[in-house]
Amino acid sequence: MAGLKQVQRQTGVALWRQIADRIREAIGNGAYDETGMVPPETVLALQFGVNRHTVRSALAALAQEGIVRAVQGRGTLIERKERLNFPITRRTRFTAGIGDQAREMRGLLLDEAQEEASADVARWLGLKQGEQVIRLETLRHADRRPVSKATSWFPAERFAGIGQAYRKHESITKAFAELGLSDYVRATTEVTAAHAGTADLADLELTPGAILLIAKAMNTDLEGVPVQYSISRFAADRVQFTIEN
Amino acid sequence: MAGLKQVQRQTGVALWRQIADRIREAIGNGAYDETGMVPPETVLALQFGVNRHTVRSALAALAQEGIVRAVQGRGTLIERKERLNFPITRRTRFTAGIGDQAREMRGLLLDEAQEEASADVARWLGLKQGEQVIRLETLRHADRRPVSKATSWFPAERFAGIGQAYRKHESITKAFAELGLSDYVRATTEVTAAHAGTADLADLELTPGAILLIAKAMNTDLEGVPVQYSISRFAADRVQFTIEN
DNA sequence: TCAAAATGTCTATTGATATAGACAACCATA
DNA sequence: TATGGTTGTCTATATCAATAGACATTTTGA
Repeated sequence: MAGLKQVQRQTGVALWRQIADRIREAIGNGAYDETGMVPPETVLALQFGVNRHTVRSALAALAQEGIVRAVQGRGTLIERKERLNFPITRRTRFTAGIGDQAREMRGLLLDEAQEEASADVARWLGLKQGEQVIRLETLRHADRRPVSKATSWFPAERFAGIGQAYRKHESITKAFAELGLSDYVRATTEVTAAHAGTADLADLELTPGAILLIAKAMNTDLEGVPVQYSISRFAADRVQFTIEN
Repeated sequence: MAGLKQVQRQTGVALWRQIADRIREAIGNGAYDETGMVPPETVLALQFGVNRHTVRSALAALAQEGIVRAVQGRGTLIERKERLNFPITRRTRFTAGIGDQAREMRGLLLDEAQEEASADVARWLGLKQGEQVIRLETLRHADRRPVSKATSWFPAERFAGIGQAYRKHESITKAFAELGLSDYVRATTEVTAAHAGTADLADLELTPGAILLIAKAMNTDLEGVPVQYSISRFAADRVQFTIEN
């Protein structure tokens, strides 16, 4: 785990961004926990094999994100350091799963629409293509930090009014309960990773080049009938998934 | 899903690289399956809101990766298009899991060492810190394309010689069998995502800025005794994980 | 055979990225 | 209070990234 010269030139990714990403990761891994500070700029410059100014650009970007704060004469202090654990099980629920790791959970409804099911959505929900579905765009916060953005589809007939219910309870589980579905289970989850698009970048307060963990999930009621299909995008440097078998 | 102007300026990531990443992703999602070709450079330039030369830089990078091939007068043909599905279940096995999606599977042993268990490794394997463990560095290919690189630890006493066994069978499952462990199960898996470091970049034949899906996994024997702890790094644009509950 | 459509090549210009060096300003502590 | 270690600011220079325009070359199909 030597971390020397882990940056490459002429790749289309600026050195300062590569270095910013590595430092952010190192902070998340607790590499600088003893001091609570990032190593001095001159040391980092030596480690990465770049000029001190390049390191300063990287640190400036991290300061912009609110992750570090530079204090003249002292050093660069670590302001924030977190990685939420998100368990994926048969009983996966966003609010309950994260809830005990954060003081305050919020769920914001960004958009709501009724539309015809695309081929993909229809397949996951066990509907015919073109049948009516309700789509919700939701943004979930933990302690005022955006954690994930999700697009969810529900069979329109069975879950009419789920948008209002979500806006009221800020939770899918509670919205389901209000509509008479007291329990449901996670059937399948597909996990991929990708770079964030502009819309997600803005809502999740990320910087370009940031990574998303993407979970495509399908929930069913206790009879195995699909009730929700969702595509959730998580800020990869803020969460990890745990799968217990 | 309009893909307009999904690139940003002055972010430390060159436009041509952002565009290359998006086109690679679109190819992986089957967006251009009808024609088997990428749209013309002028069309892409218009879509992304950049100059044609910038698009050409992006396509040149993809050609370098062997994903597309430009033919003067005709267009830019898609050469390769793949995303392996990797199921994560109680019976997760790399070779068997990927095996039916590729013709040829290889497992290369890059490095082998006996060492003292770190705090992290000891915790996962249920050992005391400092107890002897065997570490294997493996690189796995599907149809001659590198798919993942893994670091695995095993209790040294119980699995002496697992390196040799792996080199012979190119499979952890078969190596276990040779050492008298006929069956094992996946206990837990943790999934994260991060940018690739230089060593992984080289071995996985990735370009800098590329994303890794990282799975930290613990396997036990049928009595629940830990037999393996591994950290696998997958090229995110070549695989997806599926969790069936 | 010709024209349209596509990629290939060249020149020129502008702004972002990275290096280099020097020095100022500030903090902690001996 | 003096000193060493740290961040902040400035100037200068070279290379990479992106735009712009013009034209050549190749393929396809009318």
